[in-house]
Amino acid sequence: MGRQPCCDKLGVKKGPWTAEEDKKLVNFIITHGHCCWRSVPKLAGLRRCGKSCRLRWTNYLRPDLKRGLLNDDEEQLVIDLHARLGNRWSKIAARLPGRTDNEIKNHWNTHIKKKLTKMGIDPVTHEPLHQPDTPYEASDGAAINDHQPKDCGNVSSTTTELSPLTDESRSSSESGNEEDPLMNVIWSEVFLNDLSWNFTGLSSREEYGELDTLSWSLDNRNILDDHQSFGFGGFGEIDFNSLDINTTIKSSLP
DNA sequence: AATAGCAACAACCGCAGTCCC
DNA sequence: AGGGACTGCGGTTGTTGCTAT
Repeated sequence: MGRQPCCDKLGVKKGPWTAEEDKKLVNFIITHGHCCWRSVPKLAGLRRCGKSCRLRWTNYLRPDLKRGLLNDDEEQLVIDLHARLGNRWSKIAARLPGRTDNEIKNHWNTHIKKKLTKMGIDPVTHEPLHQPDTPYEASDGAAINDHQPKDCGNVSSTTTELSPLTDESRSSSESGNEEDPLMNVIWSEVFLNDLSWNFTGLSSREEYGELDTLSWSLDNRNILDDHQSFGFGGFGEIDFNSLDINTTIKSSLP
């Protein structure tokens, strides 16, 4: 007897999540938690497989997630950790509060890999690619010494401990991270139990279209402020590592 | 203005590890 | 001890937006 598929392939929706699905999932998890991902979609009224729900929650909907690009501190830490741990993205992510393995993996593949290659460093081994005739130019224009130390410390000589970002570095690193306006909307909708939520019937990107246009900028502060004015202040001050999710969320309610 | 190419990232897939009966 | 169920992880793909031509 073969193993049961993780979900019934028939009738299971795939592809981008809609705002309504997000809301259902968030609603369900804050109410019931996620005892068993396999049963979450059924109980939450979603036509998704449990795996997809788990991924959506951990990579996008979790309230303790930071949004936006990794800043320099975080990027540096990722490089350091990658030099020691290799492609163990979940282990690396565990050292960066508010970041997911998927996010870090994506950032590595799209940004850091190129950056290191450009600097003449093999992104896999963290060793110099070859001995150049002339020093490499770093992306910021600084010349890189062509005799890089063997260890990844070549890239970072500052961060040597396998520890999460300190509060100091974290707070300084958060300067470039705005809260996701969309997430604020979803969460505020969930908390306020606003029945006017109605995105049904639109394709996902279109669904989020208007919200997507709220690109990362200081202007978005107006929107965030609006939500805060409704009594929803976000999760910035909550330590999700030490608190039960249900307790935390409920206690953060106005 | 149109479109081809590229970059970014969300999501899927398959496998491995762990748990539990 | 063995096998099924479930979760988590890492690699890969698909879609969308942006930029250059």
